[in-house]
Amino acid sequence: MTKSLEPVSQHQPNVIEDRIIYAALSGYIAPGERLGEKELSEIFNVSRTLVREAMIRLQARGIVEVMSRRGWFVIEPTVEEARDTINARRALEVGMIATLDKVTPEKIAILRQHVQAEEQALAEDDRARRSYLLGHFHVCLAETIGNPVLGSILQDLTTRTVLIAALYQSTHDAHESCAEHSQIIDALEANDATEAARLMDEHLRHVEKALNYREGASRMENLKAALRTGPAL
Amino acid sequence: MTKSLEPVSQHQPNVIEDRIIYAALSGYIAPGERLGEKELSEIFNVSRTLVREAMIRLQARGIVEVMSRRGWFVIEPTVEEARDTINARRALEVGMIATLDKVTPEKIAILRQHVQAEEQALAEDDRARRSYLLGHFHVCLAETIGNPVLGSILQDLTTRTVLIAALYQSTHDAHESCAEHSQIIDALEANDATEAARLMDEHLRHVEKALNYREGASRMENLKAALRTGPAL
DNA sequence: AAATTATTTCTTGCATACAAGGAAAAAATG
DNA sequence: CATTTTTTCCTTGTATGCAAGAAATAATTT
Repeated sequence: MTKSLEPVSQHQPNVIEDRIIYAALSGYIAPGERLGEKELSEIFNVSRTLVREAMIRLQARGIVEVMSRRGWFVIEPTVEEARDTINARRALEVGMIATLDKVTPEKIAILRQHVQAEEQALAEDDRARRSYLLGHFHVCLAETIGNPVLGSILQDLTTRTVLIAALYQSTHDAHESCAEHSQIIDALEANDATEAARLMDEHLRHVEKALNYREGASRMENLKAALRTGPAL
Repeated sequence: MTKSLEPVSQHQPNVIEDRIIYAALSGYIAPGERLGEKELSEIFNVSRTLVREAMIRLQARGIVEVMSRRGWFVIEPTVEEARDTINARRALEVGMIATLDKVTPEKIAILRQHVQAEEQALAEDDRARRSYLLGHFHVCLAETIGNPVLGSILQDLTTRTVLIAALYQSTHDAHESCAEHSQIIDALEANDATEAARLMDEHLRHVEKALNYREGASRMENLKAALRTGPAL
């Protein structure tokens, strides 16, 4: 971005956060990336104050962290934090489906439409959109068959999961993910909550299993590994 | 409080929020209560900036909300928001127990100890401590048999539930709550996750059922009801 | 030349100043 | 006296200034 955007004011209080979360879900922003207050204040054409407030909100949501007088950084979860996050998602999403009442055809339609969009992004090989949609499916599900509270919690957890997947170089196949989403909807449509819950449990286990917990623990770890040995002269 | 506290600095970054949450859980702070920036800055002996940052974090956590140029207020959830919050808790806590692996005796001991503290507060009729502990049980459970991510989500949800209970004048008996907590631990100890999940589901349904959704929708509603008719002269 | 020290630069931490707007009080008006 | 209008006060919204400290650079020393 070369030109600064319109100033962000109280009428759109969360633009900065929303943009950052969107960018993270789309893979435009990587874990460990530095988000300078001045930098962002120029991009969004506001003072550091508003940027800082946005960063504080993102920090409370577990998306960024601050290092004293060094700057704000997109989270780089440890292996343990990554596990905890995905386990929390499993508990929440499985519980959500299990404690559910009937899913109306209208809701099924919304979900199907979402998966259709996923398929389109896959067909067009639009990686950013694909990443965004695959993550956002879970938010969409929570908002559709659940409620706004569940939706907002899942927004944060999925964003973190996408960052975790980027950090630990997930090998999870996008087609597979999309197919699993579709199967979950099938089970919901058949009003088989038990099966839907089981599929969701499995799906999230796949997501975790696809993570390569060995490499890419952090930029530091990466570097260390890269410098472990010299050139073979 | 007449005397201002020690200044809060970067070494204890969350003191203000922690105190407010503690006060809410203990019933010292009611829904709708105004939390002025200046007021708090005098109490904690810091500038408005730090108070404001704390309020922004609390806002992100769904504990307070801001009305433009009027002030910060402890949330007064609507009936719908109240339902959504409790349903989210049900999904999360039931799912957490259901997707669980074995609970060690050490963890059982921690939970038993917590219930014991609840019983003591009940015996001593210490209402603030009672309220705090009954709410905190769920956080403790999430941290013990779950993980920190689950714990922090549940911290916020239970705080909101306690505020909801205050707003809608919950008639839920504290003894009953405590007994139900104990039963849940029994089931966990017996490694009967299904039963534990069922008990938790039931427990949270009781919590919701005890709410009086008619009255006390908000201070405004309360007032309106109170002024509906004049004195019988 | 290598290692150490000093300096400069850049970033956040925090306080403060002032603007914008809502609420209450005071004044004016019918 | 009741009602409207004006004014004042008070609260948050936002920008800015300066301090504290980390990192990078330059200078010095050995």
